[in-house]
Amino acid sequence: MSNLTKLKHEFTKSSDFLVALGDQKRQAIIVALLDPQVIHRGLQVTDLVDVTGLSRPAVSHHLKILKNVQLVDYRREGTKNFYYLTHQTKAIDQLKTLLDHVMETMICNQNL
Amino acid sequence: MSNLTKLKHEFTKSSDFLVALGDQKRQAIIVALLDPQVIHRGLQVTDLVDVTGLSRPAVSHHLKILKNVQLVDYRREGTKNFYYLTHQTKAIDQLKTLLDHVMETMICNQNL
DNA sequence: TTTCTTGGTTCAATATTTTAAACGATTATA
DNA sequence: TATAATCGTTTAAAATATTGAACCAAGAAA
Repeated sequence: MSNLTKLKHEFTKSSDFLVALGDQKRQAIIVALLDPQVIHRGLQVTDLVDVTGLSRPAVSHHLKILKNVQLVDYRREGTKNFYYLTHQTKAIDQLKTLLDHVMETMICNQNL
Repeated sequence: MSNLTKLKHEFTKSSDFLVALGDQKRQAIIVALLDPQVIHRGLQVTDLVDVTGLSRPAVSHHLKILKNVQLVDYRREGTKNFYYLTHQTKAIDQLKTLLDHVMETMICNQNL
């Protein structure tokens, strides 16, 4: 398989993740969850509603997208769902690899 | 300025770039331009129309988005516009920095 | 049990993005 | 000078994403 074909696959694999990260509302959710004060116990949906100023269904929707790319997960406590960032950095690593490959290809062929 | 505030700014700065990279049609354009055969002279809009199967206005639209995030630029030759990937890796570096900071924050606070 | 809190889902409305048709401008070619 | 090729833009349509209202379910509290 050619390098270019591999790159194409890497792009496709990172596509959902890129889209998930690009949205500013979701970025706000991620940043809220990155807070050292909350990074372990996570935040409830209602907390995120307060932080982001979005409606609950909107927050719920964005959380689902973030969960699909395995950036967040949640833990149930009674009626409350605590959302937290997964420590799984696979998607991030994948994206970093892609960026490295793109740069490599760009720079490798720069002076041919 | 707190780390979290910095992260928020980095997210915002990379937002357009993330969105630009997330779209599969634009990914196809980028991959086509990454081909060692064309990475120097670039490709005309009509070539990209053939490669992607999109209409010319659609290609033109996506090229504008890619140009806005300074991932591509073009060179005029007569009536032809040759689009090529800029060798400017600023946006990529910025995104990599952001990803590193996110991972750092995630992992640093992991065992508190 | 009844009531309240929490939060997911559905569905319709809204907003945004993407697309193509039509047009115009520029340059090359006949 | 015509004619053809290349490409950007505008505008309206189509597709997609986002949102909120309304509803339902599960668990906690009274």
